[in-house]
Amino acid sequence: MDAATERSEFRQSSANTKPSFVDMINILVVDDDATTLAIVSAMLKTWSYQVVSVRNPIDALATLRARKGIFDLVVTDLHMPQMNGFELQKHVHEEFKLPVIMMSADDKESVILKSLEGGVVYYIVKPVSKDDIKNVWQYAVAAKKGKSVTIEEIESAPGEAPGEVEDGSSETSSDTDEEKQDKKAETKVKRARKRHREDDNEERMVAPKKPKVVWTNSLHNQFLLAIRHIGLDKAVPKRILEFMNVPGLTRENVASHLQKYRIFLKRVAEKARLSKCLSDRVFRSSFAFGHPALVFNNVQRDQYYSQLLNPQQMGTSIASTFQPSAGNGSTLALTAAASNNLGSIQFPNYHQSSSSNGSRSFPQLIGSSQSRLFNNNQANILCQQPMLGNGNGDQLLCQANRRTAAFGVQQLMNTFGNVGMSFGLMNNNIGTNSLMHVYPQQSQPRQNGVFTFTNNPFSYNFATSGNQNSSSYTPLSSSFENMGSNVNNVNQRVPNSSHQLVSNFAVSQIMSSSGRELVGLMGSQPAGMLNNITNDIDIGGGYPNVSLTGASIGNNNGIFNSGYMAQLGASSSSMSSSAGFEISASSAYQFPPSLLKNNGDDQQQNVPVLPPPAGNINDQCGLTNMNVGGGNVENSHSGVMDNTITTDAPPTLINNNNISHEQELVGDIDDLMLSNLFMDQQNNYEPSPPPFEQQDGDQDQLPPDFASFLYQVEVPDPTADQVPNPDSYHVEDNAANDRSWNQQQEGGDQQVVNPEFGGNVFDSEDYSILFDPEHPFQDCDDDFLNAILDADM
DNA sequence: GAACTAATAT
DNA sequence: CATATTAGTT
Repeated sequence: MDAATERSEFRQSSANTKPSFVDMINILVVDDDATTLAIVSAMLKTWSYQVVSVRNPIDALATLRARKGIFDLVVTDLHMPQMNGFELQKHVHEEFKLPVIMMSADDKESVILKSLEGGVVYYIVKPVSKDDIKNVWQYAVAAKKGKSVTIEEIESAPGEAPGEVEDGSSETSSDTDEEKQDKKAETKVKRARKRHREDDNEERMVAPKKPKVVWTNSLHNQFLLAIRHIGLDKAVPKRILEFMNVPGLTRENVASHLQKYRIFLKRVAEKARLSKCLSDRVFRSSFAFGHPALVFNNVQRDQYYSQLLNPQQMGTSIASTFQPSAGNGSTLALTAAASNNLGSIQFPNYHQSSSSNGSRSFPQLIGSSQSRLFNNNQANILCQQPMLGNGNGDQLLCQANRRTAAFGVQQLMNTFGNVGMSFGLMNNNIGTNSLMHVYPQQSQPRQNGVFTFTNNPFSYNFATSGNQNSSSYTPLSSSFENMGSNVNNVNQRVPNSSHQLVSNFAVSQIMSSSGRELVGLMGSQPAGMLNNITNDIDIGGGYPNVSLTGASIGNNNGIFNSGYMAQLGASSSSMSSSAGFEISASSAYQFPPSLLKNNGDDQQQNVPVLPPPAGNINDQCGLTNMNVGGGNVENSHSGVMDNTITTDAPPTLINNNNISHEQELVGDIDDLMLSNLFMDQQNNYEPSPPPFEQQDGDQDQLPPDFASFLYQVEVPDPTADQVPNPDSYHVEDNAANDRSWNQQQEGGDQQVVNPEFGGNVFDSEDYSILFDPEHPFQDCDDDFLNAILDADM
C-alpha cells in the first residue's frame, strides 16, 4: 500500500469514535500504588482494552519478557520505588520497542518535557480520567506503524480542553509526486477498503485526529472584527487570519469559514434582490449605501408606525419604558421593556438650553441608542445574563444584548410622559419644532454633531430611569448622586425619595468639577464586566461650558476595552463632540503588530488601532434611541430650547496616554448587520420578527428599519396640532458639490445622486432627509428607487 | 509557487 | 450541516 493510501485510510479510521479493534490492544499498566493501578486498569477495561496490571517495574519487565509480542502499550507511573518511569520507559523502549505512556501527579512542565523528550509518547497528569486514556490505542497503533507521534499531536489528544484550535503544524503533509498521480485510484482504494477496514485495522491507524475548528461566537466575532477592519472586499483568508491572530487557526480554516460567510451574504442579498418587500428593498438599498427614500412606502410606513407605537413593543408605563441592558461588546444598552431589543448603547448627552426658563438650567440628558432591528432576544449572542438588580418596582433589568447596536431606528421616547413615543426615519410622534438630524453613519464626520434638535422643548434625562416623578423633578445633581462609577454602585437607590431612581447598571457619573453637579451619565458595563471607567470632567465656569471625557467600558470578553468620550461644547446651542473610543489592549486579544501603534511612551504598550466592534457604539449605526424627558421636564422647557445633541461617537481610538488616533470606520453597516444576522443563523435564532407583514413567508426577511440609521431625519413638532406627517420629507444634500451636481442634474433636492457612487447611489455623507410639515405627503420617486434597485449589485 | 476560492469531500 | 480538503485559477 502506498503512502497516500495509508494516509487516506488513516483519515478514514481515525475518527473520534473508538475503533472496534481496541479489544485487541494489550496494555500493561504499571503503578506501585494499588489504587491507581486498579482505577486505571478498570478505566482501560471500560474502553475494552486488554489490560494487565503489575505493581512494580521489575514485574513489568518480567511480564513483557514472558509474554513477548503480546503487549502493544505500556502505561506506567512515574514515581516508583525500584525504578522510576523514565528508567522503565528506557528499558521498555530498548528491549521491546513499545510505546510508553507516563502517568504522574507531577504537572511540572519540566517533568513533562523530560518525559516526552525521553521518548514517552503521552504524559497524563494524575488523576487520570477516563477521557485521558480513551484513545491511547492511537499511540499503540502509531508505534506499530513506526510513526513517531509528535508533541503537537499529543497535545491535541483526548482530554484537551475543547474549543482550542490545534496548531496546524502537526499536519503531516509531504505529498510525493507518486501520491499525486494516484489521487483517483486512491479514492477508489479508500472506498473499497473501507468495508473491511475493521478487520484490517491497526496498520492504518495512526495518530490522534486533528480536531475540527469550531467557529464559536467568539471566534466568529473575531472573524467579523477582522473583516470589518480589513473591509469585506479586501478580506481574504490570509489577512483575516493575520488579524484574528488565533493560535493554531489556519488559513484554510479561515478560508472555509469565509466561504460559508460569503455564501450567506450572497443568499441574503439575493433575497433582497428578489423580494418586492420593502424591507428587502431597504436592505438592498443599504447595500448600496442606501437611499433614505427607499425606506418606506405608505402602507409600510403606517405599519411601521403602529409597530413602533405598539405598547407591546415600546413599553408604556413609566416603569417599563426602558430598561438598561448590557450590551455585549462593551456596550450598555437600553431596551424597551417589552422587547428585548438588541444592541443599544447609552451615551452621554448634554442638553443645554439657551432660552429655557431659568429654573431648568442644568444639564440633564442622557441619551441612549437602541437597536430595533432585532427584537425579542433572538439575537443574543455572546450574552451576558441579566446581572443587575432592580429596585422599587422599577424593573430595571440588565439584559443581554449583542453587539448590534449598529442596527436600529431612531426612537425618541417620551419617558416621563408615559407615552413611549418613538420615531424612526419617518416616524415621529414626538415632534416639536425640533428637527432631528441623523446623519449617515458611514462617513459621518466624527467631530460633528449628529443629532440636532432645534427649538426642542425637551430636556433629556437619564434614559433608563423612566421613573422620574414628573411632578417632582429635581436637578439631577441630587438624583443621580452616586449613580455609580463602578460596579459597586449598581442597583443603588437614589436617596431622594421623590425620584426613585435605581441605577441598575454601572454608569459613569459625570460630574461638574466644581459643584459636584451631575452633567451626565454614561452607561457602561454591568457588574463584573467593568474594567475601567474614567471620566475626565471639566466644567469651566459652570454651564454652559461642559466638557467631558469619556468612559472606558470594560469588556469581559477581554477583547478590548472601549470607551466613549464626548465633549460637550460650551455654546448654548450646540454641543460639539470630540468623542472617541478608547481602546486599550487587553491580553486576551492579541492584535497583530500591524495594527498597533506605539505612542512613544515607553511605559505604554502598543495599543491597537482599530475600530470598535460591530455595533457597540450607537453612532456607528446612527440609530439613537433617546429618552426624552417629558412631563415636568418637558414642561419646564416649554419648547424653546435649542439643543444640539451630539450622539456621535467617533471611532477614534485613543491610547492610554490620551493620544488619539482617528480611525475611519472600515466596512459599512450592512456588513455588520449581515454579520450579525449570519451569527443569528449560526445560532439558530429565530429570525427577527419583521415589522412588516411578511409578503412571501420568507422567514429571513429583514426588518426594514436598519437602513434608516444611515440618514438624517428631521422631525416635526409633535406638540403642534398638526400631526407630523412622515411623508413630508424630502432628501436634501448637504454638501456643496453634491448640491451643485444635483442642480445640474435637475433632480433638485428630491434626489441627490452622487456621481462618485456611480450615479445611482447616494453619497450618504452629504445629505439629509428633511421633514417638512408644510408639505403634503410626498412619496419617494418610484422610478428613481427602481432605478437604484435595478442598477445596484 | 503562494494564495484565493469554487467545488467537493467528510 | 459545518468544516476540511481538493483542485483549478490568479
